[in-house]
Amino acid sequence: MGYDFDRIEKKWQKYWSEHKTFKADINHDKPKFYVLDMFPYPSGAGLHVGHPLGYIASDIYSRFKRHQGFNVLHPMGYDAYGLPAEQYAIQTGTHPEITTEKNILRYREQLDKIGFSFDWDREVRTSDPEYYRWTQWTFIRLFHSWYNKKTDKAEDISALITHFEINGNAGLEATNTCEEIFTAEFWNNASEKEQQQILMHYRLAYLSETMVNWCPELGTVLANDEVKEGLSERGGHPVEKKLMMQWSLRITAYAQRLLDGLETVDWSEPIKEMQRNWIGRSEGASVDFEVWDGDESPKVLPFGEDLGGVIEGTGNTEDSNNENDPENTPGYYGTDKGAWFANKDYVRELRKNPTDAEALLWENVRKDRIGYRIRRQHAIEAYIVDFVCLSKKTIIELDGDIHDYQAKADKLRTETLEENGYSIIRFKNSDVNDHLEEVIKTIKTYLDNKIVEDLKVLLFGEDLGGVKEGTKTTEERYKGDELITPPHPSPKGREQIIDYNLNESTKVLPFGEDLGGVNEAEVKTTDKGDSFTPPLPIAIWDSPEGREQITDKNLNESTKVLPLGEDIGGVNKPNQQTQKITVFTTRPDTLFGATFMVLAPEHELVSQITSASRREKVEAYVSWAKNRSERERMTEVKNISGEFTGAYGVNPLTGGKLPIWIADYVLSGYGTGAIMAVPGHDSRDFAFARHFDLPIIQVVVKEGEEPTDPATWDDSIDSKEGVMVNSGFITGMKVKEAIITTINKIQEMGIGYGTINFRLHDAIFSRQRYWGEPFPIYYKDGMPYTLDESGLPLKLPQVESYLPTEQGDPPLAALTDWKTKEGYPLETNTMPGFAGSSGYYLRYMDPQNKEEYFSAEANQYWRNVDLYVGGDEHAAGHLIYSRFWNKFLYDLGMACEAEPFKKLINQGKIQGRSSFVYRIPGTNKFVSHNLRKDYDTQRLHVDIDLVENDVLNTKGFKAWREEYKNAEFILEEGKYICGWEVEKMSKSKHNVQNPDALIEKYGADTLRLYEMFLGPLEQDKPWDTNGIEGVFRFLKRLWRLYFDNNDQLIVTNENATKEELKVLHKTIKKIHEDIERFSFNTGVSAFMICVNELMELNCHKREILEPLALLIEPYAPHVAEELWQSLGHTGSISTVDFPQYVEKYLAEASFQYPVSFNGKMRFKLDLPMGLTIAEIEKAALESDEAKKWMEGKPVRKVIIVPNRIINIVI
RNA sequence: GCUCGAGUGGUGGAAUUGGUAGACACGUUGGACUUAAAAUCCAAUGACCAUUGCGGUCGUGCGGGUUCAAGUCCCGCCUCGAGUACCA
Repeated sequence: MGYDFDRIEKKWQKYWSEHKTFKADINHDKPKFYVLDMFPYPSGAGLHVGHPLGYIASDIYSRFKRHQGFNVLHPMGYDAYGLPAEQYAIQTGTHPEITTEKNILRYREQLDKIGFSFDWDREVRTSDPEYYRWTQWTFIRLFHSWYNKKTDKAEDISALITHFEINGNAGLEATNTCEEIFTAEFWNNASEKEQQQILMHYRLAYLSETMVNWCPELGTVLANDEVKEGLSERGGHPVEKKLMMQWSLRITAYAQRLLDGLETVDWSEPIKEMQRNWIGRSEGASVDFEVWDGDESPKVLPFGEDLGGVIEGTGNTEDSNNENDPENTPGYYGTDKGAWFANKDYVRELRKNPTDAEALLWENVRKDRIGYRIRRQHAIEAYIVDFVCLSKKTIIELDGDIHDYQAKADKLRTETLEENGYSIIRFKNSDVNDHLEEVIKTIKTYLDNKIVEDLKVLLFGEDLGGVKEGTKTTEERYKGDELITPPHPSPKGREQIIDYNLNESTKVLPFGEDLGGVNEAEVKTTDKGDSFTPPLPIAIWDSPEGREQITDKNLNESTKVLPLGEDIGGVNKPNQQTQKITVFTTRPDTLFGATFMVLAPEHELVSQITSASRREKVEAYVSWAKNRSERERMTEVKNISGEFTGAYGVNPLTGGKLPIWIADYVLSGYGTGAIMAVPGHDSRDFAFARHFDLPIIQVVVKEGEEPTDPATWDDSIDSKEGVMVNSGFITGMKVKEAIITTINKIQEMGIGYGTINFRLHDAIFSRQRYWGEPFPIYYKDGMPYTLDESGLPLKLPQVESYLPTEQGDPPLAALTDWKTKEGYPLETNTMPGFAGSSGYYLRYMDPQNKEEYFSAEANQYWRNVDLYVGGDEHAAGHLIYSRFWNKFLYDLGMACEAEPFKKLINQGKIQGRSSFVYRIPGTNKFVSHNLRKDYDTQRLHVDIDLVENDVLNTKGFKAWREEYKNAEFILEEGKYICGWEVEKMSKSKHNVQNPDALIEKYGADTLRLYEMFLGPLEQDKPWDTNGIEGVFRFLKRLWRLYFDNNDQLIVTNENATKEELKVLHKTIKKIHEDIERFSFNTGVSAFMICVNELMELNCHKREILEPLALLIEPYAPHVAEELWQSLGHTGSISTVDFPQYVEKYLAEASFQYPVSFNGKMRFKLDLPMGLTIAEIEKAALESDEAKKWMEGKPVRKVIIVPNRIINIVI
């Protein structure tokens, strides 16, 4: 009979099941160990050999830990919601639950056959109402939570409401999408619905209209990680971007913690790296660029350039190319042609020679440095003055030589300003440069002594000329549906001032200056100070997901969050007096190299800034871009496209005018959807600039090199490291220093701030599907409310059809009674696949608990997963979502560990090994692999079950398919040899290896050993059945150490020899080490070596074989149990102490030294242990072999590593 | 493009800290047992040269380097795989 695996395995599987051998209960006397497999989606195809690979590894580890005295939690369950069952339901009408149940039974049957030590009493299924009630429960908690950045954790929404009641949303640091600042008064007077709308911007589970991945084929929205290369992960269907009302989880609130947590877990570096990439943290700056308020202004003035000659940047646009056309050319700044011509030379001059004096002075007087608040480049009446102290009505002007010929104009200006109560003090540039301290002293003294009669302080937006522009526009803003359109192309009062002023002086701003005190914070203060309460609906602005601000001001994003059924209703964005474009850049140091700007076609400002003459083209481009599928956009990345809007931005540091383009290489979903283009140092910007003939400036050089002419470049210049050139106040600095300096500068200027941007988006949480968890949400007055927790679970109802309704709503929408008791409609979307899998490891700790998710006691005991095994396909999805889920529950005080999975092992994929036959086309003749070159053949996949060791079973092949019934074969040496190749395992390639067939032939223990023997666990490897015989042979040999050919136990009680003990303990040591480091393949080798050596020693001694049975139990549990019982033990072997390695048995009397000459091994020398180095050297040099190799040459050096090597250098 | 990983016999792979490259297994070849087959056991098996015997040369993707000594460390490439992709 011999090794009868079939009998043994069935016997022990039954025993384990009946005795609940692997049931784990809280036991405070034992240390816990939690081993978890990523639970499977039970597909209709059942398991193939790739699936159990990780389960076998984790099972070995679990069993090993039990032998070491740990209380091991090793559960298994099913991720039962999934698209395939629902697709099947749509096709056949079979309820997905039935399909799923059937598949689970099949999975269970297959799993049982492999002999896993799961505690099946803890099985969970995500589709079980008793399970998903806790998924729903968590969702309710998320809905009622917000993220407090001050405490850096999620908190109950009630605390937020209290804050609103007392302070409005001022002084709050919360992750949110609420753009508006509101007062307590406003909050307290708001209706419930209005309050709910506001709260929606703070909830961790929220409803919003966002750009989603819509898959028409699947009829549902998908999360980012469910889309691969523009196609759905399941099914490979095209995905498009669509604006839809969706539930999302505010996972972005946790971005930094998710990133930081990676440092505390023991995961493979590639997976951590993938998560880091997915979270995508980049440090940089948010910078505001004002929009140049003038139509059709063609001048591009990057730093250092002048206006002469060819008009740059718009070479491809006809209407700006003709300077001689009086209709076109002078229209630069809107209305006043004369002013432009009068000033243009002056402007050119100024741009060529920016003064440093102003910057220098500013450095010394800015903020309150001299005891007075000084502002610079401030708009006073129609003029921009260099510096002003508003409280003292004092203007400080700097005049270089350059100004001198402007004396007349300045005189006029002086008069105008003085009429308004201002006094002006003037300094020469040279005064500032040479006698700075004196200048400052003079200013201070002047201010100290000046008495201002009217102490009215001019707030920004006010001027002295009567009309309070800023306030007016604020009122207009909320007047109603209609905006009052001013006659001037620029709709905003403040910009008119700037505009006028530019006409007047067209001043080039020195470095570090801005165009006139645009200061967001002050504007807001003004609004608040007026205690002006805008009528509702207020505009609430959604920031792009993933955007994280260091400072809590500024949120100027595009997507509106609106409750269902609500419309935007003509609300206009507040604070638009200044049209500005905010960009995110990781390289603020290259600001001086920015020569144009690009907006995403979807950017909200596009329609507002586009000039009349460009409108048609721009609109055509926007609609073209909108109608492209994601996939098209991605595959056509190399094609450069874009359109000039006709508008210009102002470089805040150089004052240079940057043409604003739209192009789809700028993504609306990242950063602010707008960029400053630095073609000199960004390859995409470079390509774009070349394509549209836009200027390129070099601002970084490698240290020690000289700048070169960008016209000669083939690509942008790498600028990660180097020294700044052409960059004003940062010229000469190294990149790192320049970044910091620039951020400080723009922060001072109030036009930006250092910030961190995350690529991570909030997780879109609704699916327009039937087969998923229903949301515990109902709608009242169009706003979502959560069901009472006592009403959970909200069970998934039966439906007639699994298809969307005719209106395109989810299947649940077809139900007329999908309502609460009170008659409120319930949410008709369902939750996505990752909902149920995000917290299942916690439920396993206490799976039967009817009162709560899991008890505190269970959580305190089991804590988190010590070893998590699964595929790396979940790196960006499940592993992020469940970490988020856990951190949220951690914030609630429920989960006691901040990270759910301490150690993660990713098993590699098992690829298929396809076999091929070679047919002569048009015939039914098949040529053996090595003869195929002599024929013209076509390669066809053949079922791997018909092939053994690459030899085709020709009879089987003929029977395989009707068309091959009369196949003829051209054989080599009497055999038909098949070709082979490693491919993905798939039905169509006929290379799927089903474990059941192997278990039937060789048994589960062989399968377990062989899957491990195949290669390193974490590596991808092809499945090849050829080697399985060797493992099977090994088990049969093992058996024969214990039994003779007549099945008689031949184990003796004789004392083991030194040799035998050495073999055993060598193996104990090796197995122990290999399991600890998850090197299961070398473990199997060690067993083989052990058995081979014991065979050779003809050892049948209990002293050796009893520990050996224990040792192999984790790998081959069935045979181990059987041997253990045969040796006279009762009960399971599974918790018996693991054999201990005893070092003394490995002690050797001698060591065989490899002796090398100049590093090349030449011969071996057996020397006793314990010799001194000198003795070893002497013995080595005096040996006959050594003399032969030395050939009488002198020995230069001898290296001896005791018990390792002898190397003789000659 | 970027990030990560990997390249070792005919095949899967081993070499854990720089110290005998190719453990273990498959396959192949030869042999034993058998009427025969299966099963089992024994031997050989990196390539090349030599072979009467002793033996020798080369060899871990390629090219350099460090070292007494490199599959292992460093520099520069090549190829394959995975992830990600106009992410500013």
